[in-house]
Amino acid sequence: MSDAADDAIAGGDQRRGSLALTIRDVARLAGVSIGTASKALNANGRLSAETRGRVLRVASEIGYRPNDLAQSLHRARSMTVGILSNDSFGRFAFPIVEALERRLSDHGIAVFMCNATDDPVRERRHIEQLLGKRVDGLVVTARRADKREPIEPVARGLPVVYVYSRVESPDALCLLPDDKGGAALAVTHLAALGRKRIAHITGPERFEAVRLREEGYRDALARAGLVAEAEECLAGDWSEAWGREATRRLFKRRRPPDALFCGNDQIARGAIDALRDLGRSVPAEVAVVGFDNWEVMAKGARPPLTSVDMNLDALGRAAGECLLDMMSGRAVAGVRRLPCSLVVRESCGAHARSSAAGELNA
Amino acid sequence: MSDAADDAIAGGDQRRGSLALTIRDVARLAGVSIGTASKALNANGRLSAETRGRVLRVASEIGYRPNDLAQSLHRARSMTVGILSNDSFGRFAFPIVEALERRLSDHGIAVFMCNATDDPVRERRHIEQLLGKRVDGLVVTARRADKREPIEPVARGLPVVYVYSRVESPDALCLLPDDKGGAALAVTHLAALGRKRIAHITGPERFEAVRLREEGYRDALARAGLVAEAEECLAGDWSEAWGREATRRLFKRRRPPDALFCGNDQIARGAIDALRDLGRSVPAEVAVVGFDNWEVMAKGARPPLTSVDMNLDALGRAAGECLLDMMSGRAVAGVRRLPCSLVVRESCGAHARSSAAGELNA
DNA sequence: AAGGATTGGGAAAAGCTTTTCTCACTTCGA
DNA sequence: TCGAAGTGAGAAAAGCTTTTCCCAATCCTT
Repeated sequence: MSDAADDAIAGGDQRRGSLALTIRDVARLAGVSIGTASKALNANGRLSAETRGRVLRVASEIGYRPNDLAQSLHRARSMTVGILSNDSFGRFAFPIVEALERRLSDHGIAVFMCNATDDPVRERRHIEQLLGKRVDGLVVTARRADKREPIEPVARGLPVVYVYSRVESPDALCLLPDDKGGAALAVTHLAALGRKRIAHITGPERFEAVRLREEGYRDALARAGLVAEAEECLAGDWSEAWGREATRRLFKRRRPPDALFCGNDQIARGAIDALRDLGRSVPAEVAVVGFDNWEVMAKGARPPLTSVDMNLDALGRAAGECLLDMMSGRAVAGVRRLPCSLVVRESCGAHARSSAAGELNA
Repeated sequence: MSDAADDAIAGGDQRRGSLALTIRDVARLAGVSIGTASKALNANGRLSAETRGRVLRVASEIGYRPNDLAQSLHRARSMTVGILSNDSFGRFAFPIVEALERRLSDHGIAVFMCNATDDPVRERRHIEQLLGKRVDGLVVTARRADKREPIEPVARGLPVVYVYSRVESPDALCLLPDDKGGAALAVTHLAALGRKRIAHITGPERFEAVRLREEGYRDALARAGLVAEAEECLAGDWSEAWGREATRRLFKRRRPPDALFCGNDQIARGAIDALRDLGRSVPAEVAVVGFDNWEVMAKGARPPLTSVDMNLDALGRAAGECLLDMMSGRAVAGVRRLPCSLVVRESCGAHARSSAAGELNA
């Protein structure tokens, strides 16, 4: 640090307890007024090159950094947004939030993280706090949305994006993965590989995602001309145990399936384990496809699991994009479903030509 | 909303584009000066009960909320902290961050989330941004700390807590799980159950955690008098595949182990799968204990996996506590290691009396 | 009833920037 | 050489709170 910096700290307004340097310090050290210093720093007004240079030099020497609080107060834009989650930012919310944060931080926007964990009181408190901090926008994400939560009664005019979460209000913007399309992708792929009897093992029916994936499954079967002989759908919970159980059940029947499309990767893993126990080889006898493309799960399976990827990061990026749009005044609303992809590994029996990059887009 | 609120919005300073109500609005509607309104809202000065009541009533009617930006500017305390992560807030950072956020939000402190993903440029930018926002503190968390990152050259006097991450500087505060103790906990437990030949399958040696857990393993063996006959330590990577591979290797030998202590839950899962393939029953013939207590992994295993829990939420809470301490002026420094617990399930062969709540503390 | 004490409320500054307006000084042309 | 045009920099207000200081009015005491 230079002498100037020491001066700025030692001399001058010693009384001010704050350790942060202000534009006053810059101005004083550069021998100009505060307004002039501001203009120099913001490349704004009409200044001589010499003055501008001097101010900038001083500023960088003492490591001056403008106080965002004051700037925000002045501009009535805080350059912050809040993210409200219930998932405890778990496996699903997180990739979204991460992509979102990245997108926004590229625009100089910082992100407040708030975790309400399904406690309405905490949620309310968080919203109050965010409003107090004058956030420029709000993102709401939820756990694997079972039932849609009511829209927040937030201040009018505040941009809100719901991502991986759904509300009824027609003027709200909801960003969701295309569960139906993702399921169809998987089933169509299996059918194209010659599988005839494709069963579906999935999670609790109360999840909208479960219902949509089931729809996609049925549609794709119909389109492949497989309905009559194949349709078979078992709903349970999201666990490996259920995957094993359901598989055992299916293979007790007279005509067991030659492919399993599972509602998530844990179920798929359970299914693969059960098939191994039953002496059925995967993928030769039975092909298996999962959902979520949860890497540790999918890659750890034997054989590695083909799975539908919800492209959560794309969802997060899109949320960021929409929020930026709304913040700059454009109105966006409605429900948007973003495409899933299929990540092909070995469990489905496709010749994994490019096993690493083998992605089919919806 | 009441008439007063409509007045506040429709009448008065219409020119001001901002939609947020200010203390001016409250004052005007209550027929008092701004200062008086402030005093009423903060229960501060000497006011008649009647005036105070009137101001409060108006404020609540129009839904007034003080502008934290202005408050922060005035108080020179922003009531915000930044969390910097490299883990992409993955599986490890997240429980910590969540507990931390909860702890701090109870004190009215909001949390900026910044993800640097090991990019030093992004990290620097984030720090700059946080300093601009005048955060009152900083928390740094890292991925499963392989090598310790250098300390940040942050503004002097800004409280910083490193959690699940380690730096060399002696006046830094680092909060870490007690890997060594956790490992000892597992091994001691196995020894107490009568296992004699306990092998250790673990991750890459470059991780400090790997070295510490190995130390704990050796110490516990020594304390149990098992050194000569048992010591066996295989380092590989953190995957299920490695768990399977290492297990196969161990069971090709003349005298295979009767227990496996694994460096994480994925390795443990691989080990269990390999044992099943080899026809060795778990836990009857071989006991298995993992590390991390990653619920989906541990509960999905067959049998459910006994595992060491790093109590990441306690770590997060402690980080919050320390940060609050530092923010209120107390100096804290040094490396603190918080105890792990052992979560007993079935894979270790303990009579799982209370299988759900069976926790041994370090 | 008059002086002092108390009470209730207002005015203003401070906290840090940005921006607009104004002013003094230079330069150029006539 | 004088007036006009132009250039560079400062003063001040605004943005929203909080807090200190002060003043006017009321009350009590003697």
